[in-house]
Amino acid sequence: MSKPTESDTTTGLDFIRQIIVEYLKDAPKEKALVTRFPPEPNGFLHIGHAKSICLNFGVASEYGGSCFLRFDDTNPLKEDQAFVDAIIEDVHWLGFDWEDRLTHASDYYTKFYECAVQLISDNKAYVESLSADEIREYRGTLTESGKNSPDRDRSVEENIDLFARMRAGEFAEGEYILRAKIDMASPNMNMRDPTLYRIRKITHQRTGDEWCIYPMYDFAHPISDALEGITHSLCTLEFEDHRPLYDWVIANLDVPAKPRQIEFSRLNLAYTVTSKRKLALLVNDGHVSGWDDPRMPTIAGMRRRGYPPEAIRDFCARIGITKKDNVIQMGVLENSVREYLGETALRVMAVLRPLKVTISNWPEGEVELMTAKNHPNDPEMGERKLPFGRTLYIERDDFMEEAPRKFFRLKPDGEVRLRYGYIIKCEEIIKDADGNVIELLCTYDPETRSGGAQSDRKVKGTIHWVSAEHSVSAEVRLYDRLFTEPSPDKGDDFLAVLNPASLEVLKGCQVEPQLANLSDASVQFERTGYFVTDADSSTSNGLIFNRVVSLRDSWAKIERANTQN
RNA sequence: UGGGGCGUAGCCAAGUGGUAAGGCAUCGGGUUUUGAUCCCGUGUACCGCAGGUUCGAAUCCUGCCGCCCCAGCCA
Repeated sequence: MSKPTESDTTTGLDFIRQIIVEYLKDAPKEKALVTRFPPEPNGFLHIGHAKSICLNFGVASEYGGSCFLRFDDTNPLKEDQAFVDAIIEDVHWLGFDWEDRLTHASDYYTKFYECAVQLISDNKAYVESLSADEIREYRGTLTESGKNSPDRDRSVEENIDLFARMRAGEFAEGEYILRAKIDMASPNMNMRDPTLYRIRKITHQRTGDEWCIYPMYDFAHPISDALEGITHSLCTLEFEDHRPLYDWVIANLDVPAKPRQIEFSRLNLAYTVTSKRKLALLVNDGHVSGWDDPRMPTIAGMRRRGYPPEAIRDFCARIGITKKDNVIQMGVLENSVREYLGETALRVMAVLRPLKVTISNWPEGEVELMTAKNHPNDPEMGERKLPFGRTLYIERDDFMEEAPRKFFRLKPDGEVRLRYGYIIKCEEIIKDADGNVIELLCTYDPETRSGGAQSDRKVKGTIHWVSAEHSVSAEVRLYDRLFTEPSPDKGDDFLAVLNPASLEVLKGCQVEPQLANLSDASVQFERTGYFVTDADSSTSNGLIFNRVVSLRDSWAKIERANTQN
């Protein structure tokens, strides 16, 4: 994060912060910055919204300003209180506070109505009776200008009357709309007498049946901004063409402020989609378990997946703010997650694909307690005791009967260090009738107890383990990218490139005992990755973990190189 | 044959006329009882292309090329 207020330079800041610094240069007190994050409650927030939230709330706090959380609820057809609740939870969880600045566009419905009447009175808006199809025809095309509607010259008195009757519910949906009178020949389609109000005989989630006419975004948004004293109205690039209309509304109305709209490019994440429509389709068609499925790029999904809010904020700070089209690689997000969790997550041991190991020279029934650090680089996080016995589980991948060069784990007649335990040697392999390895018979070297006399005896590898007698069984869910293509939006059917292997469920995993009662914080399964207990985890379902993200794995690279040669 | 934007290394991104920051990724190496972390090192970026102005241009001018957005009574 930058530390701008006392700096008189704009070097290194993104272009929006540069504009703000310039704006604040003289009389910063009088011109105090005000921003807003204006979601429409028609779906869950996703990583792209996180970028906007971090920008709007971030910039406000950096420059001593304030930020509104405003629900842009102008279309009751698509909106729902459940989404409002989810959005509030998500923004809060991300770490931002709007104090008393939680508003709704619907708070201003009366004001919008008065503004519309003002425009009509000023002969700058008129009631249209053409059908939607006719309006489309009259609008012209990208290359041909439109033509004026026959209703454009309706008298002010008649417009006033008609609009009042629209509001009174005298007409059916689609019978009339209110349009701004601007310029049907404008090369900017948004200026060809845009719709200001339409009739919708639907109950609104907040205003009930008080209204049957609802304002369009282009009308409601600039007025809402002005009423809240927004100084910088930050939005994404697709609204750039709307700015002349935004300015027109402000200029032609008697409103208390003149906000400035600035556009930046929206976030695209590789191998995922960030469009509420498409995310809703994934949910509604059952391709995922819900808006909070851990594979979803929604804030709720990432929360359930175990991404810490700090990591998401760090990610948003790293990707920057520009007007360029961009596709951010997943690795950047994962790096932010690993970086935060690497410092903060408790280390524990868990075996995902258990292979039984019997220590043949270990006394039957004897249990020793080994001391393990909760974090290798942070002594303040303390230690814990791990039971070690005759029968253990190790990771199936940590044994290879025919090991390639540079395989530093267990192999026939080979030695390996058990993390925080003893060095063991593989003496015998037990197989089932099909030739699958089902158990290893090993011996341990009593001198090599972790912390003991010969504990610094070097062996190539160290692997994790759990005591079979003490470990707890768990389900582990491994996640992969939801799509197989870097840009699922590119083709004509994004559902066709869904990754069929985006979820892998592992049952019968064996985890160290203390994991049975874990908080909701993510932990590191040593050598495997970061994990968090899933919401499905309960006494009846048993223990369930989500893999947040794997650890970086340079062995995987070596393996890949080996198989390619 | 309309309008609005954008083009700096694989992906992001500084740079605002003085001779190309940083991050992620990659590839080497060191430390390590996590093949993790950490630490070092690693890039010929024709600064979209072509001209021009200038002692000097990624930065200014001109022309081209490429990509994105706009014809909802969605936001």
